[in-house]
Amino acid sequence: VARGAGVSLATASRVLNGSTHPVSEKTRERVLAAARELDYARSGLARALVTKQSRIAGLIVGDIVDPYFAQIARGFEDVAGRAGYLTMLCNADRQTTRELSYVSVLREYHAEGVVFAASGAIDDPADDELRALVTQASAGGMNVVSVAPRNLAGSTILVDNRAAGYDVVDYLISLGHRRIALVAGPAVITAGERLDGFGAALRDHDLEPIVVFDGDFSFESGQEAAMRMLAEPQLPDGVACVNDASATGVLMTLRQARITIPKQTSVMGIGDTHVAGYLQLSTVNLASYELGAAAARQVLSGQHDESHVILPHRLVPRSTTARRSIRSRGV
Amino acid sequence: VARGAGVSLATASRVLNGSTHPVSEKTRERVLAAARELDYARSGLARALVTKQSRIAGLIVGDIVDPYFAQIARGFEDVAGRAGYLTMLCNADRQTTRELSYVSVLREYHAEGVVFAASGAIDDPADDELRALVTQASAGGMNVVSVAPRNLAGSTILVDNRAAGYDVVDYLISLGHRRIALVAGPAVITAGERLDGFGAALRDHDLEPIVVFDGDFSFESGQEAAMRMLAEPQLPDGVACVNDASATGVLMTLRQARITIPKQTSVMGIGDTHVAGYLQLSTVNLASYELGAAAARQVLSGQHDESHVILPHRLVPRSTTARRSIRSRGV
DNA sequence: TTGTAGGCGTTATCAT
DNA sequence: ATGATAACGCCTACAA
Repeated sequence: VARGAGVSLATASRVLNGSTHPVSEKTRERVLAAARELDYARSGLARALVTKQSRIAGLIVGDIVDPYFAQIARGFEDVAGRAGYLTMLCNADRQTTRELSYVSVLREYHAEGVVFAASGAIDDPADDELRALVTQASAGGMNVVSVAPRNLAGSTILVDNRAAGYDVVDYLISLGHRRIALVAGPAVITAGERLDGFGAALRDHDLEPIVVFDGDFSFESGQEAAMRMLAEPQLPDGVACVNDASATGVLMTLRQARITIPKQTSVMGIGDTHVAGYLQLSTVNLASYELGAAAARQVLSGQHDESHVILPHRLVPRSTTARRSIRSRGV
Repeated sequence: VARGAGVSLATASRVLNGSTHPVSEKTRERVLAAARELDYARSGLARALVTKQSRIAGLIVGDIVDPYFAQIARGFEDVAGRAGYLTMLCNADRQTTRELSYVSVLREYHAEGVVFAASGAIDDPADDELRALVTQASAGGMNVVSVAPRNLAGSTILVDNRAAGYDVVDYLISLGHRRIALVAGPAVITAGERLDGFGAALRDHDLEPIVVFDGDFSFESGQEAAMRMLAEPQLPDGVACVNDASATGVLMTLRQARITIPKQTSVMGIGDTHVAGYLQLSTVNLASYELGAAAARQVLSGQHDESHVILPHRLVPRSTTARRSIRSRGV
């Protein structure tokens, strides 16, 4: 390329990249000029092929539209991008088979790392296959890190979902609430852990949930749960939801039914996504941005260790929770 | 690779990819077996190098956390991913210089296409430089498509932001509102166009905005605007915001100040992001998912045309707007 | 300081 | 039906 332009040859390589190899000012100038002339762009592909450093990293999320994943993605891309890495965005939609194919493609492109941001499904038949593939990929030099509970090779950077759940219900109880309803999530590990946490806090106070509604992390499932609550003769004192979106669903539909939150019942979510801030929803902050950023740092480090770190979470009390007062029961 | 394993040579290539070239069952078996043995993974990089088809596409957004961009990303990745393409996520944060470097990197990786999802800044000094680089990249075979107003080479897939703005205010007026306040956005083209639309609708009815507040697309800027409104002796009949987040800001702080929406004043946003649905915010749907999907199709098509298509938008009246009634003026 | 040569993993062309 | 061989664009010794 630049060889024909200038007069020198593959020495051009030395100047076009930061080689420590000595090169005279003159030739450097000539090469640079020629490169500009032909608007030369070096090929990351070819370079990757020979250096074994693709500077490509994959990020597999459930759904980038979910603010939780978006935050992780943002954190990840911020540090990866700054380091000159390209991040491959993959929406797996909670389907392990899709993750499977993404990992394959990532491997074809010699991605230096993959991070799994989505929680694993409970009792997933394809899980063994994924685990095998990931182990293989890992052995092949790919740095794999999970930022959600998965049974995969590689390091993990997690948040204590069970403790987060515990804190929610514990807080509700500390507010004087006793009749607590739970809104569950889909059949993925994180949702299960949060629900476990809810239950553990309840048990520690010799309580039981008055009811646990099905859910799937969606706003709509929150709405539905709220509908069910409204059909009962008596409202719960407080309702703990596995995530902010579903909490928003119950919050909005309860309000729509003229229930005063938090006066009549307290509502909490988990995640501290933007909406939570908008709605003044009490929740627990899960450091999702930091999860992504830390994952990127781990990938960039090149360390193939099996490290496991837990990032702190933090209860964020806002305006959808209040101390229990003497209040009218029932709708 | 598989050559040493089996006994044949680069004929292995023919079986490892869907070659039309005939190959006997026997050898095919042998190659496949050997490949499995060494858990062979073909190299997309090397393939890209020779075929000139990287199957890599770049998506440059402002901020993936913004639901508007997240939707676009989702649409894009859905179709690109299905077609076996890898999508490179780039957060430019409204900084043209960052877009610049992303385009460079994308070029290094022989990305087959780039899509610019973020609107261009008004009077951006780095714009010329970007335009030059993009033209160069385009000439170099990269398919560039913009899904927001930019002065770049390549095709565009847009939504009529001005019309969207027009529709908002027109709807407000049709509801009987006359004293209309506007919340502006940052110095980017889309925000300007939407504001223009607001103004045009007003003018068409011989009206003027009673006030236009500064803003930057953020929830906080909406809050601030609402604060200002509350400081005035009289509230507007309706307020039109350039996007949902800022509309949410005014909605929530007005409500917090015990203003009944939509009874006392109507509030509208633009975008129809998830929050809008949650809050029953009246807005206009911008088909952002489809924007991303269409962009991906354009990139995959390989067509290097300078096509320009406009996707339809749609007014979505919800519960933050109502016909003007005889109501108490002033706070 | 600069040039030569080999190879990274593929595909494509041409023989066999 | 299968085997050589030449690129693709780059890096890295090693030689000059």
